[in-house]
Amino acid sequence: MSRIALTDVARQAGVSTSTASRVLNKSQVTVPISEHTRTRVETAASELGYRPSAAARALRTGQTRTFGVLGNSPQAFWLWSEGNDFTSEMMRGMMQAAIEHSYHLTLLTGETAADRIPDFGMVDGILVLNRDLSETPHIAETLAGSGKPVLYLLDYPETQTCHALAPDDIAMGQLATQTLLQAGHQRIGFARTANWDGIFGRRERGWQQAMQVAGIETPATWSIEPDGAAAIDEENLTALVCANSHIARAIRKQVSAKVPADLSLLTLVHADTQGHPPADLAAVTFPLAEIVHTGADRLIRLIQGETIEPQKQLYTPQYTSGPTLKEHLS
Amino acid sequence: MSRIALTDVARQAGVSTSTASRVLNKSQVTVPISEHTRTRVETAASELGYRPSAAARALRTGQTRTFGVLGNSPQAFWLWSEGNDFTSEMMRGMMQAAIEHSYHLTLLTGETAADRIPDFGMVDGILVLNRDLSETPHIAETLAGSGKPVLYLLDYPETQTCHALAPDDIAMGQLATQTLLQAGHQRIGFARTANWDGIFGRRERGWQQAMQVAGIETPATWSIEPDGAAAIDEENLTALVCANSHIARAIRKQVSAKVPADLSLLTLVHADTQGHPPADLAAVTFPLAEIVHTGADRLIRLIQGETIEPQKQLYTPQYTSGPTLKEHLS
DNA sequence: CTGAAAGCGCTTACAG
DNA sequence: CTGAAAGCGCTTACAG
Repeated sequence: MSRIALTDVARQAGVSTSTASRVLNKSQVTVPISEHTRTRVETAASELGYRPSAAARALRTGQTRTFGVLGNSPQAFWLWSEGNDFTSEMMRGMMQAAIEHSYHLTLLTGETAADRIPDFGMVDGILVLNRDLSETPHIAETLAGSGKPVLYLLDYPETQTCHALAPDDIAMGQLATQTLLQAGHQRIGFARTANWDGIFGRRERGWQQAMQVAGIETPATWSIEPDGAAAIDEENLTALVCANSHIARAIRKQVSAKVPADLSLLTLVHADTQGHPPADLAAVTFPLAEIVHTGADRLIRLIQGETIEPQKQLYTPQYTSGPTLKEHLS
Repeated sequence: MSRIALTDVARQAGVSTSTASRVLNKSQVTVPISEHTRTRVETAASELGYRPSAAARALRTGQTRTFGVLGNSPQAFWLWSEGNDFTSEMMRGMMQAAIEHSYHLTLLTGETAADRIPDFGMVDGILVLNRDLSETPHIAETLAGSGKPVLYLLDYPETQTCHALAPDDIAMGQLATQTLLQAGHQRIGFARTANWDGIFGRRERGWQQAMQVAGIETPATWSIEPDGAAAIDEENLTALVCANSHIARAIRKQVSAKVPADLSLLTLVHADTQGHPPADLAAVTFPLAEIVHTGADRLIRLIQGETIEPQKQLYTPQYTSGPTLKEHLS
C-alpha cells in the first residue's frame, strides 16, 4: 500500500482536501468548522493512520520547524577539548531551546573539507558551533549567502556583522591573569595550542593586556604549548593561564611535582549547569549550556521573523578558586 | 528577492529544467550530456547562487537522506546514567555512520508524554534510543505503524519482531556474577533502580540465573536500591553486582569504608571507544559506540532498501578487572 | 543529447 | 461554513 495522503482522508470523510487540511491543522488560522465535519475528518484520519508529509508541508510553507547545527568537523559533536561533559552541556542547551519551541534539531554532517557547500535545504536556520572560523573564513561567507538566519556560538567571524553569543574570551584571559597577579605572581605564562586561533587568540590577548597593565612584558617564549613544559623552567614561570582545561591537564601531567608547589595553574573552561568548573583546577569559567540555550532560542526567534539587531553578545567570566592556585610571595 | 529555483538556472542557461536537473545531479542516472550544456548550467547555477530545495526534492523522491533519533525523553541526549561520556559515545557512533553514508541526523524532540504521536515526516527512518520501552509499549506499536524503517538500540520491545542491537544484558549479569563467584563470593547482591525495567530487569535475571546455577538462593532482600546500603549489612552481602556505574558510585559513596575491604563492587557499564571501563571500578562492559555505529549503519541500509532479516543482535560482554573487586576467602 | 509534462502532498487565497 | 484550483520546486519517465 502506498502512502496515505490528505486526499485519501478527505475522500473517506466526504469533504474537500481544503476542509480536511483545516481540521487537521487546528491551531493555525481560525476558520470556523462545523462539529460534524470536524468529527468525520478526525475519524477518517485516525482510521487511515494518516501522517502528514513533512516534505510537502515544508515545500508549501517554506518552513521545516527544524534548525541545523554546524560544527567545524563532524567530530565537533563528540570531541571537544574540555572533556566529555562539554558535549552534554552543548546538547542540553540546544535541545532545551528546541523543545521549548517544538523544533527539531538536525546535526549537519558533510565533508570535513569546509569549503564544500553544505546542503542546508532542510533546515530553517543554522547554529554554528565552529571553533575554526578564523582558519576558514569562507564558511562565514557561504553562510551569509545562504539566505537563512545564522547564529554563531562560542566562536564568530571577527570582521562580519552577525548574530553571535560567546564568552568574553579577552575578559577571561584578563581575569585569570589579574587573579594570578593579585596572588603575587609576576612571571605568568600562557599555555595554548596553535589551533583555534580565534578563541585561543582572544584569550591570549586578554592575558597580554592584563600583563601590560601590570607593567610586565610578555616575550613570545612565555606563550607555551601543552608539551612545552621545558619553557616553564627556562623562563622561571611561576604561574600559567591555560587556554582550556585539556591543556591544563596536559601540563599538569608533565610537571606534576610542581603543581601547585612551584607552579600555579589557572584554567579557562566552561562551567557545567550546576556552575561547577573541574574540582581539581582553579578556573575562570563561562556558562556553556546557558550560552547555547540562549543562542538556539534566539535563532528560532529569528527564523520566526522576529527583528533582532545583529550583535555579538559576550558573557562575563567568573572566577572559581581551586587547588592549583597558590599564593606566590615574591 | 525570492528563492532561486531550478527554473531560474535553466532559463539563464537557456536549457530546460530537465536538463538543468540532470546536470546538477551528476551522480544519479547516467545520461550523456554535452560538455557545452553542462558548462552553461553549472555557470548559471553558481552565478545565481542556486541551492536546491531539500523539501521539493524530498517530496519528489520520498527520501530526505536524514534519519531521526528518538530517545525516551528529550533529556536522553544529555542525561544518561553512566556518566557524561555516554553522550559522547552515542554521538560518535551515530555521527560516524551518518557521515559514512552522507546522511544527516535529526534529534526528534516532542513531548515527554510518549503517547503523543511524533512528527516523523522529515526522516527516512528512526533509530530508537529509548530505555523505557518496557514501560511504554505503545511506542513500539506507533513506530511499527509508521511505515518507516525502525531500529532499536540498547533496549527493545521483548515481544515484537524488530531490528535491534543491544548488549546481551542477561549475559552481563551472568558474567559479573560468575566472576564474583569465582573470586570466592557467595552472598552476592544486585543493585539497581526500579526504572528501566527492560535493561535492568534482564541484567538482574542474569544475576539470578548465575546464582541459581551455583546453587545459591537470591531472596528479594538481596536486590537493593542504590540508597539501600543498610541491606548490605543486614544480609551480610560480600559483593554486589551494580546495574550500571552510576549506581555503583552511589553505593560506594554510602559505604566507602568497606569498598573493597569488605564489599566487592562489580559494575555493568559501557566501554568507551578505547575499550576502557571506568578505571576506579571492576566492570563488565559492552561496546556502546560500536553498537550505536553498527545500528545506525544498518538503519541506513534498511532505508536504502537492503533486505535484512529483523533480528535482535546481542553483544557478548567482557570482563575488566578493577580495584573494587577483591578475592573473598570464605 | 534535450524538452514538455506530470505529479509528489500539502496550504491558502479566492470564491461561493 | 466549504470547495475548486493554483502552486511550492523538484525528478523522471516519455517522447523526440
